[in-house]
Amino acid sequence: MSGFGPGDPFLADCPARLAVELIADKWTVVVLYGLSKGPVRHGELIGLIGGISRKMLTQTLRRLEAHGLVSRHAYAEVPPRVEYELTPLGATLIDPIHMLTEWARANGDAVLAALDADPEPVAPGG
Amino acid sequence: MSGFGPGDPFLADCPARLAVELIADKWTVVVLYGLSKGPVRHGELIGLIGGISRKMLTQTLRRLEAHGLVSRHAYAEVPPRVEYELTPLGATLIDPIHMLTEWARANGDAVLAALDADPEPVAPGG
DNA sequence: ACCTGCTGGTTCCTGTCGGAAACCTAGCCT
DNA sequence: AGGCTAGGTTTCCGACAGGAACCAGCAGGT
Repeated sequence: MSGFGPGDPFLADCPARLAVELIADKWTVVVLYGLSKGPVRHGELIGLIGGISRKMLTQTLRRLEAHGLVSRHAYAEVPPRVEYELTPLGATLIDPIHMLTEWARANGDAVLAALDADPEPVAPGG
Repeated sequence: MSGFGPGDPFLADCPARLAVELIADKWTVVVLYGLSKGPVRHGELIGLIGGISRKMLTQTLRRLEAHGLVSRHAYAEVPPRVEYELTPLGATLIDPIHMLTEWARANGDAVLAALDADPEPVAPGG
């Protein structure tokens, strides 16, 4: 009940920890999920995801691209068209993300209820 | 291939999106994982998790507590002892998180390799 | 009696990041 | 010629994360 192995996501020098930090981002999970059903255009994602700015979407997509999870296809048309698609590596993340979203769907109300019952301020140093 | 239902984690007003944003935090997943094997003390988590500050740990735990995922037990001893434990609701998150960490363990090297092959700068608006 | 230390938590200060909106490119349509 | 479209970048600013110091409360050493 007390041992964590060397592959556990602790002690920042293990690869698992890096990958956890990869997806532990405000928008990454949602963007990845948005790409889970096939190639999507930049503007489509903007409309699909509520509240993300173009800057953050571009930044998130670039990071995912650099990490090999997303591929970018720019067509030399006018007006410009750019499609983003999951790579095979990125597609392997869909299952975990689906579990997450399924959990969210199943337990979102319980979380909301707990928040409602416990409306204490959160930030200590703010 | 193009339809997202009303329960999908988009359009910020759905509960799934809120829950996704709950765990889409730099430390939340790691802290939750650290609690997955039973009650843990504050100081233990500090040592276990590399790089987290006391402030962020406290803040993360408070937020998880407010959301009903973690319970806090303070013992009136000297020196003080405080243990954190997953609630039943919080325990339901362990499975998705384990899938995430398993993915990380399996694909961390591939991500690192992609980063190495694609060392372009990421931040567009610095 | 005084000082130190253990442990959890909080406050101050600062650097960085996220978000909104404006600007840019480049070709078609009016 | 000027506006529209669509992706992307830049600027500016507020909020937040992080580090380190400080606080509380009592036990134990000297």
